[in-house]
Amino acid sequence: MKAEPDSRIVKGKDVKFGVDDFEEVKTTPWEGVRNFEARNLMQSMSVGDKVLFYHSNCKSPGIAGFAEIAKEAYPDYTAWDSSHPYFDPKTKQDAPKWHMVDVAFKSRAAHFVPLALLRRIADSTSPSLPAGIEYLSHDNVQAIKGMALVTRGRLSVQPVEEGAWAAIELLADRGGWSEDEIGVKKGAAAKKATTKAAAPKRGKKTASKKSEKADEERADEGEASDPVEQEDKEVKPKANGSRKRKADEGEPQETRVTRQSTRRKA
DNA sequence: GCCAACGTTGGC
DNA sequence: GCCAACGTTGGC
Repeated sequence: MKAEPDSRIVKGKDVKFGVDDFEEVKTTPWEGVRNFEARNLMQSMSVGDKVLFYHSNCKSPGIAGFAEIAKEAYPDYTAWDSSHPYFDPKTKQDAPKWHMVDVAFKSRAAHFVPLALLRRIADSTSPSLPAGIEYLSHDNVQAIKGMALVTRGRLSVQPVEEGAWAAIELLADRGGWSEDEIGVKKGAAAKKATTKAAAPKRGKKTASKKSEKADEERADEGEASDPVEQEDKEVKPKANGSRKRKADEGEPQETRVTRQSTRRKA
């Protein structure tokens, strides 16, 4: 699940929410996801499901911590708050379109796992893994190669396979790589504490913010956008052909509208 | 700030 | 249903 650790003002409010903020608030509603695929994923989550906390849209994107689902999906009330950064004018009071889950902070990654490292691993052919992480098994490497984070990046909420989880956990616990070799910029990751707490933001990314729309709905609502985030769009049935994936929405629940076809998500 | 990837919109 | 224009995400 992605969040933005850097300040970004949306509708007059800062949507920043990094691992420091998360550690401070302990548990937070993952509001602001306005992407059907991401939303569907959240609707399929159960209490206790494990979560990788990712820093997005920042100098050093990567996995900063671990968390778990504390409450199953319920309507995202921020969609009805016109003053909220994630307000969605199209969502009707009697028909919640967006949902969120509560996520509880578990721990910080002992070693921040940079996206750059994961990409390096994914691109490497066996013999050329970056120095210092020889402890990764072939399976670990294969699992990383298949991560949605690497193969498609934009979704703010993505599924993580068991193997990938194990590989990330290993990297976070043991570290060993050289940031210089990986080409990481620095900056982010390390900070710690500080911050604010309170109102997180998230979204993001992907979902969060943005995106969204897709499908789903369509029909209904219409949606659109609002200023705030983006979002909007509506969906409509469209389908376009091109692309493939689309969001899919899926369906799950709600969904209203029709969904359409396509799919996506990771 | 640039820009590539990619999804959406909407005309035809 | 195809496809070009356009908007967004988000790494770099």
